Amino acid sequence: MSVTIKDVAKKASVSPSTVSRVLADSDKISEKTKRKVRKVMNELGYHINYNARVLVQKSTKTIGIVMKHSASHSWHNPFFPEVLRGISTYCHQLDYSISLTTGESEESIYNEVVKMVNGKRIDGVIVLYSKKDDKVVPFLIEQQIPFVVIGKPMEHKNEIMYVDNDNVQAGKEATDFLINLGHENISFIGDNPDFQVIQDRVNGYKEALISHSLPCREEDIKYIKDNNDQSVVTELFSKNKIPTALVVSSDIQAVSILKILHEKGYKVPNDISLITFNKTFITDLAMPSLTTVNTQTYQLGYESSRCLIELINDPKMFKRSVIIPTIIESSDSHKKIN
Amino acid sequence: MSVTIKDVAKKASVSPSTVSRVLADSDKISEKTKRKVRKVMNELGYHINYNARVLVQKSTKTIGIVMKHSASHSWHNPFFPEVLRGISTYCHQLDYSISLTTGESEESIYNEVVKMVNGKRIDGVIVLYSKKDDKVVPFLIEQQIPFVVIGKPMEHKNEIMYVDNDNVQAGKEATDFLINLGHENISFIGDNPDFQVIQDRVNGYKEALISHSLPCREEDIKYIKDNNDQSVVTELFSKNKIPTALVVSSDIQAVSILKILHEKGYKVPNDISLITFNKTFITDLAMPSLTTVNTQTYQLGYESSRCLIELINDPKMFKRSVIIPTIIESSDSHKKIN
DNA sequence: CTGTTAGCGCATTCAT
DNA sequence: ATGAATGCGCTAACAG
Repeated sequence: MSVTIKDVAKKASVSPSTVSRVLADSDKISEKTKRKVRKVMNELGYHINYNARVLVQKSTKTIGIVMKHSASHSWHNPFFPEVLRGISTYCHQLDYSISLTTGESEESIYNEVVKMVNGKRIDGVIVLYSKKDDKVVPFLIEQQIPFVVIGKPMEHKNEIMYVDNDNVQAGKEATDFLINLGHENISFIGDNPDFQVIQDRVNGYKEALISHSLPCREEDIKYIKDNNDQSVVTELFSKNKIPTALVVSSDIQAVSILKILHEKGYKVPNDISLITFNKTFITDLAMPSLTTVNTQTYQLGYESSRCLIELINDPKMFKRSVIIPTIIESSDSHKKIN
Repeated sequence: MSVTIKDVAKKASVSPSTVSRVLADSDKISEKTKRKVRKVMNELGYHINYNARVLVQKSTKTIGIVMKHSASHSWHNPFFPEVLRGISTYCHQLDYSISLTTGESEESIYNEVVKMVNGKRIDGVIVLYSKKDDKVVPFLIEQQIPFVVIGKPMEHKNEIMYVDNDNVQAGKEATDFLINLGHENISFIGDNPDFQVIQDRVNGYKEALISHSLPCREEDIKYIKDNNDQSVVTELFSKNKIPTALVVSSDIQAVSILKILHEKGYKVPNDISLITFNKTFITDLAMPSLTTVNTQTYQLGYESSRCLIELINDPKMFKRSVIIPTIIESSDSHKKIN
């Protein structure tokens, strides 16, 4: 079969434990024997068997990533590859592997997470969403396995380490941005309000309106669960007082709204100004290019893996949370009025 | 520490091997003891330690997925989540886990693959691209580890199992589609020609032109490596004979071209017809919606994992390859002329 | 049907 | 600075 430390030991005329120590680069081994052993390793084509190491060290050097279920329409959001890029960059610096959990439904994802954790396949978990009625996070708490949530947890905030933007602030700034351009009739369109991020942005939107003494009406806030659903836009624009600006909770959604507005004969930014969240490749490809709140997705991923690995190495550490700043990036979808 | 089969065995008054057999649901164990043992497992909260099992069975029930390096601009292509969805659906049916390899550069990806394979962390690999001068595939061949490539391999075609569309045929059909609409001056725009998929589609494009006795000129074929680069479009449209139709190698690219055309004052489909490849959420969000060759990405992923797991279970199996059919989906970006 | 024994490949005492 | 012995948690070969 494979070459093991025993084979190396025999050929190098040392004991297996010496070879093991060379692997760990122990300072109790003389440079001379290290060289000798390493030479034999190369000759024999030796490679460590991580599974055996895991069994004795009880650390897998692997983290699990829990995504939304793939039936969710935001599965296609470019957020995902970008956050993954951030996570993997950091993980590979520290020699951690990534195990991906996906599934068609919340239930199947939950089962996979349980299997990962109970089967001891991972040292920790990054949860890529924060959603109400979610069973994964409570399970992770109960199992006392290190984990980090990207997004603000709906519950147990104080026992959970999370990495997030300040989405209330981001929602407020986005709305302020429009208000400062002279807009007074601003609507909000978001996707699934079950996610904390959407609620936060709505709250920021409301704060901005209120702090500028503008009316804040529930009927100006709409949620779209299906991108092909035009009814929301139709509703907003059939009132006698149509909005002059929209805050839209994601760039993909903005593109579909752009299309609906176009079909209805509204011009962006001339008739309607638009500001959106997340900066992805779509932001620039949209016509017109979208003014957006950059949430720095890559950083979100990078920091979350940093936090997680720290937590793995010191499970009793203080559960601090990290807020990644957002940046408004001005482009062509907004306009001053009056 | 954790509950082991020994603990269960002791409490159930059986031997550890009996517990192990219950885990495997061996038919050599009486239903009665199975029930007894399972009851104790529940009471103790026992969960199998996969690492220990891996060590003796030499099967990790994990497959590795090799992506393009994240610096590649196609990293953001929605192809990725979709193919992953297909892969994971099948994998989870058979209880396989997914280990993801990413990296900023080809070199770092290669190193990760080497670590995965040599460290015996995976049973097989799916390579999500096919590129020239790639080191990963030759390494996998040398290591004799089961693997499947999505896309047509550039070399060693006969020793490699791959899942792909017939991209030559797809390129031909796309071009035929435009020719049948009356177009005679058709250009091709593709991204990185280092990938086999682009070359195939170009060849299909050429075949279609030739079979209709239309001129086939190299200067009508352009490659864009940077989406913000307008020069290619400028070149194509500054000739005295501007094209009436374009074959574009991906939907993202089509959207950026749509934007450039719009800025230059060309209307799609009135002035220029467009056909593109891959059907993603972007296809419908584009203005106008894109006529596209659906390459059925989900199926590509699903079949590749099916092939891989078959190969893992029977490494000497015949290395057949699978071709996933493509489907032209007509939308609003094309028009009859004359 | 079930128990006993012997590893899988490595890290880690405890010696020397 | 190095070796010998032991065990991580599980499966499998051999008994019975």
